[in-house]
Amino acid sequence: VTSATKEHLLQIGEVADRVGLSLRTVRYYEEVGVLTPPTRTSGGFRLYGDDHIAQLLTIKQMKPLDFSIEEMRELLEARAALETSTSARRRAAARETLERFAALAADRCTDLRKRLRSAETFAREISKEAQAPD
Amino acid sequence: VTSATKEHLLQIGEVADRVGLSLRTVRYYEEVGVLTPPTRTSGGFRLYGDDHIAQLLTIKQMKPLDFSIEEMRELLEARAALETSTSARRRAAARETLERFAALAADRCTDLRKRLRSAETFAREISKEAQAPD
DNA sequence: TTGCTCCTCACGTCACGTGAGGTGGC
DNA sequence: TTGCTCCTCACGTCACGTGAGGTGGC
Repeated sequence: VTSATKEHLLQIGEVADRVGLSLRTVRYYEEVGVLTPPTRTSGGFRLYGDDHIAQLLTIKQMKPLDFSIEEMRELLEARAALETSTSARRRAAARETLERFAALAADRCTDLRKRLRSAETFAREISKEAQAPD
Repeated sequence: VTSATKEHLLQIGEVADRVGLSLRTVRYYEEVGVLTPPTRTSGGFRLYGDDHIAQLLTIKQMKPLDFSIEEMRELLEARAALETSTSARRRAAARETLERFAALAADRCTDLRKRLRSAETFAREISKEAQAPD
């Protein structure tokens, strides 16, 4: 899928370290189809390239927004389509998907802000309660 | 455990409605011991009082902070001890627990702020990408 | 050959969701 | 008696964690 230019390939341990995920998590993302399968050594060791790292970083960015695996897959697919597809129709569709996700992300931000306010209130309440004389 | 003054008791459906949780979730909280078991009708229907509602509201407040069930149980226990126990030692211990949770809650707030910033960045990036001409 | 890294099952976990099949109570 | 609400299993789900037992590659 990628260019044949020799890029330095990484084993799963290096990759996991670099993006801050567990080995299991990296394998899981491949298993559910959100991370494109890496090449393998003849012995079966996974070898990842720069595009895999990029995918994983995107996934990691989406996690704090509570996006599901299915949603991550959709976004990564749209992004890949924008990078590689030459069909105008496909590119337009991909753009639309990205727009949809931008809106969704904005909604999640609103949710997070609400959560934060509620959390701050809770923290204050508990602190007061601990210090109340009674 | 509570006073014998006649309080208007509620069935689980009313309770779930009022606090915004599912029936299953309310039963689950009882099952894992974070919600004190309600009284029952002779036919087995659960009847909840005001203290149950208060507990559930506290639980609901803790959820956006990603507290585990175990942590919720601990905080509710400390809070109950502060309300009912007359032992000075127990009250002091309960206060300490609450202090600990106040600090924990503050940490979670910091995490949420970080998440929010990361989320905002992501939303901006996606929006830009969708509009980029290329 | 010794380590260290990797491999694939496969079962466990947390916080519930979702029926199935059956009863209570106004 | 009819509905509507409730009951208890019990299996499913999502995103992984956690061994078990076995091999690759410098």
